[in-house]
Amino acid sequence: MKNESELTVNEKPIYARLFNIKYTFESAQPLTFYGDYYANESKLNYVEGDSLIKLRFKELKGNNTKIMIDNPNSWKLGKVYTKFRLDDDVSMLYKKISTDENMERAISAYKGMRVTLNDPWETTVCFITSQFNNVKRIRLIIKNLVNMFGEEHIDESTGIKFKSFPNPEKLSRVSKEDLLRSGMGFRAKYIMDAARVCSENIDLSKLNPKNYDELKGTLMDIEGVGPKVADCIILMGYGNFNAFPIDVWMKRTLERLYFNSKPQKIKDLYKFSEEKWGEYRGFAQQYLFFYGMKNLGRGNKDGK
DNA sequence: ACCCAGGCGGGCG
DNA sequence: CGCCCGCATGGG
Repeated sequence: MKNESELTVNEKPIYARLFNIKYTFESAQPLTFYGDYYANESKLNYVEGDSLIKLRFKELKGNNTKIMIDNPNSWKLGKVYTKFRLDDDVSMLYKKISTDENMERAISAYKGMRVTLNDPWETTVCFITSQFNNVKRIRLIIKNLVNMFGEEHIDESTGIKFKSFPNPEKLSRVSKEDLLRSGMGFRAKYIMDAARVCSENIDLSKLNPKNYDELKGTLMDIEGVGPKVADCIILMGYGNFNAFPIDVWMKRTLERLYFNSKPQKIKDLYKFSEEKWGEYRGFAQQYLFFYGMKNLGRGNKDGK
């Protein structure tokens, strides 16, 4: 334990306005698929690149949160800002998407929830894994993937051992048989194609995050990446709020809240979201998704 | 036992 | 195009 005079600038806490780690984590975004969140202790450990980031949170008044990095350096400090998009003007975003009382309800219920910004390759693998799957099993498979194929590291300041996410080169060398042992199932061939394409043809880190159409086209060249998975990658791997992923939850939620539970075509829902929330629809999506998941249940009426 | 899960590719009309 | 089907796997 260091005394006060030994504290460096990097060990100063971050005071984040309109930030809530619980909602951010529980809304099932990529960092949650392999990070470890301890809700009762308000702690989160996750791997960023080849580094372990250990965070502690303290909720303050007014939906603000104090974030402390247990094993800090200036690089990690910057990465925490980037991961949780702490520079976003959330008040402005709320104003832009508060177009009706449904959204106002979702915002007030989950105030401080952020759309995290994650590594594009990890996001791609996570959302290929997500198709025709459930969150619990997605997390298990991703965890297996990291444990089986990730590179081992040791965090210098704590001595904790951890593994980083296997890169495309690594996964392209894994046999299908080994990949299946992670529980990947029929998606294994998609992961293999993604790994091959991303290690040989496309450098995901070089794509332009701003160009939605171009991004979507490039991502959909990967086998197993369709419109929905591409939108998830664009939203949570590139931070582009023009993406509005529509999965079974979103479809149900939109139909119930805005169309009197009448089935709608995906195409029409896309258009609806664009007209209603414009260039901030990705941010709106996260609130609707979480709101629907928590409050509307699976049934087709007013489920629980 | 049966149903479903943050969809996608392929095949058909 | 638009529709329909199968798909690995495990938990409720």
